Amino acid sequence: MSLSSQPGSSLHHQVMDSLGRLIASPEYGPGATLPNEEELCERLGVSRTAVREAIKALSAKGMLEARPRTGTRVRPQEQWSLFDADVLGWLCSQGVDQALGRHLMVMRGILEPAAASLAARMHTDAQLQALQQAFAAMEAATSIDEWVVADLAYHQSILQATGNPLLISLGGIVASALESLLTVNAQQAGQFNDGLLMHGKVLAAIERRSADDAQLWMRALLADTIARWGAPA
Amino acid sequence: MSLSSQPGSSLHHQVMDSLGRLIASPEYGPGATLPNEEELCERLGVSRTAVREAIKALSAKGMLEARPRTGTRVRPQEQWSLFDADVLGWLCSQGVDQALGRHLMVMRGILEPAAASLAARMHTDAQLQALQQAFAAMEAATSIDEWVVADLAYHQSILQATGNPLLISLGGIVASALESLLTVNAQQAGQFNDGLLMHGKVLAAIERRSADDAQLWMRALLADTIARWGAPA
DNA sequence: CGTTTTCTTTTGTATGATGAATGACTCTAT
DNA sequence: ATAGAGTCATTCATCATACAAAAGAAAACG
Repeated sequence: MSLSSQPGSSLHHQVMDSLGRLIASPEYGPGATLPNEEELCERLGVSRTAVREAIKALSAKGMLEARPRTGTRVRPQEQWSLFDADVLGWLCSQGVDQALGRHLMVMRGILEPAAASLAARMHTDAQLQALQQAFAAMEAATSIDEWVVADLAYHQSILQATGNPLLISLGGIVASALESLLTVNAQQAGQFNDGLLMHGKVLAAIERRSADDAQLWMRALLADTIARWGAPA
Repeated sequence: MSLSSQPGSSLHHQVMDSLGRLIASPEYGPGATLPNEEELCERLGVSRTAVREAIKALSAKGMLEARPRTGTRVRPQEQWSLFDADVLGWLCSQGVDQALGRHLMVMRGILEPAAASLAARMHTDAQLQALQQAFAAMEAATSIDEWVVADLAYHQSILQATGNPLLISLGGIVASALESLLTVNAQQAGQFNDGLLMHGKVLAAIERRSADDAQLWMRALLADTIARWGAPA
């Protein structure tokens, strides 16, 4: 329980991050009660103000519930804002819960093919252009880092092309959470652009507004991705 | 900008609710800056502590960003935690943005058939039992209110049966947001259980673990739902 | 005119005091 | 001994105040 003191920025933000990470860790099961404010202040070496604001932020994310006399307790996970970037980050950062990765991949398998189908039907010229540009960046990638960045941009562009802000937000969160889980596993370089072919197929289908093809190729792409890191299905 | 003082509970929670509703309203576009803390205190008649904690909570939901000297400004909507129950509630509560309803329905159209398919494959005995019970409650419903409650429970049971906590959380949020939008539209009673047949079909498909049938019937069910309130597609 | 310095506004952090809620305890009466 | 009522202590909630730090704006300076 120490402040990560990095650049997160403000103090209460650092406290929130520390506590968030702590709460998401397996040692703090649901229903566990946090130390009282005074003790948290001592342990973290900050004022009650900072601790309090951090607790308010975590409460806003559904992770905590504070009551007088009873103390501040961890709420059951099903009530957390699981699709909050911070919450998902804390869950992913530590012990790579194998189950979480599987569940995320299932979500992606649901969302992205549907998004590709929608994008094929709904995209505007500008959105298509952005997608083509992202694909070009993938083709041009020479390092693993470049490829990861371009890959994220590609998938994000497809989401954008659906025109559905909910889908854009959600897909982006799921994808980046998965990305953060995968980079830990340090996949091999060298053949990193094997999937380029299928990315091109999806793009082509979207270009000709073929919703079904876009969906099918996206499914194939994801299946390939799963196969590439050990099929935890 | 007045406190709803009702039940929300704690003061900062009420302030958060007031500000959240305000920020979500169309008059506060992205980039707009809030009045400074002192003025907010005056207007709301509370101490700086309460205002600050409310702002911290809203920042945690991605809606605000506070900086010294610059003030506290509203972040662009795409950075909000759209799948937070509060945020979605604030968006739904006011001017029933027609677009939001459409986007939510699209999400539901993506999630629920996939959930039905998964549920057919993954459900346990206990989960199936809960689903059967929920269906029985729908059959027994005699008032519109009873039926809405039972319907929500039915769909929630299907989500539970997928065993995917992410899907459970997400589907639940989307469904309840839609429900809150629909109840405003006060759909007709009388024929409220026309959809019972299809609910039964989905259940039957899940019972015999037929993933494809479950998915197809769920699609039909949702199409019927859309048709019933004016097909905003 | 461009650069640097100073200033001023706004949020960030700390501290102390008081209020309110509520579980735990005690004390009584039966 | 037990049930109930009343008291108490602990913890969070709220308020008020003071000072620090950041960052744009304005002024001073070369």
